[in-house]
Amino acid sequence: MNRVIGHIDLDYFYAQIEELEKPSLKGNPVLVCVYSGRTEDSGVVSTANYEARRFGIKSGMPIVAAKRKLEGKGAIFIPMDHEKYEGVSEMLMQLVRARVDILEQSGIDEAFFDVTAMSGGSYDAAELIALDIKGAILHLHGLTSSIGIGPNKILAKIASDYKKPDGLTMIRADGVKEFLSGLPVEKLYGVGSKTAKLLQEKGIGTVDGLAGAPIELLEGLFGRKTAVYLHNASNGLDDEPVVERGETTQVSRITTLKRDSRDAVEVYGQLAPSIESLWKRVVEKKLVFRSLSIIGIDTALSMKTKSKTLEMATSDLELLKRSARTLLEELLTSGAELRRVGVRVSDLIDMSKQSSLMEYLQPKGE
DNA sequence: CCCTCGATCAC
DNA sequence: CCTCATATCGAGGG
Repeated sequence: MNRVIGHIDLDYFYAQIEELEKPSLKGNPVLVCVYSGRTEDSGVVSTANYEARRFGIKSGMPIVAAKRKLEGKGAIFIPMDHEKYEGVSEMLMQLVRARVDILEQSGIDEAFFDVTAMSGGSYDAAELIALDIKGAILHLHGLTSSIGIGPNKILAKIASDYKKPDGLTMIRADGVKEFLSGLPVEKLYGVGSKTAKLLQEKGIGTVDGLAGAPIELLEGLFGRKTAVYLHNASNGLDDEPVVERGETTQVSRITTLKRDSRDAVEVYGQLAPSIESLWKRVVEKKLVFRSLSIIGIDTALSMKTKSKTLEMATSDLELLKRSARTLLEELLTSGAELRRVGVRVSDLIDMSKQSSLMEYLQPKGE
């Protein structure tokens, strides 16, 4: 049977939650911000409501730049409260999960879903399911969302972005060609600014152009896998299944230094709380890790990493601290002056799911 | 096959 | 003036 796939996106999620909690905010520009703590207003805008977007506010914009644009407009700046949004997200995802065949959460505020079985392959039936989901989110929780429905994940994702906020866009099998024609390549999931620039240099700016490009050309630019992906995607083809997300495979924390530094003592001092926070998360989720990395972002904003894999998986805090310290020193020997520093653990094993000690000791011994 | 590292994407 | 976190790919060395 032909698949019927959806993508749901909660509208201006963080800012909408703040409006819900405090209705007096509505009608004003509302900006949820990540404050880096380096100076009073250093940091960026995470999410802005549509009143703010009307004045040209975008995600990722420096807070100071946003303030300049919004002077005298009654704008409200709110620091991000990730735990609060996480809680709301969990409730909403459960609501959606109960109304679809398979749900694949792909971010705090978005998810793919498969309704092939439930709709019997009918787009009309799928449209009713989408309306029900939107209605439930609105009437039970007071939030608007946008949904796209199409024959695969790529088209569903483009569709959900097509009309926002509070949109519902259907791309039926016979409408795929028309929908894709003329779209800029950046609209395709997986095509960001770097990829778009490389394509542009080859004279490819639209999905149609990409669809007609020789696959060898793409392979030379991006490698085999990405080339095949881009070729298929631009032709409206995508077989990626919707799958419920498994366990997380890495945990990281990153922070901005009070001032740029290349001094190991100073940098480690400011990294330590991130290490503690990451460790808490790892223990809370009953995980052990086998690899760890130090992440540095230098004053030119380019990223450097150092990592190592341990003999045995562990969740030992002292070992984590010692190893992080060593990796940090290695990273700093390059002489780079850092602006931000972070830590990451990966190769995670979920200890709560290990049925026996032997399974943990011999994870490859199937 | 394993490990490390950088690049890219997108949240 | 430039946050934070996760996942994936590919190259290169062993």
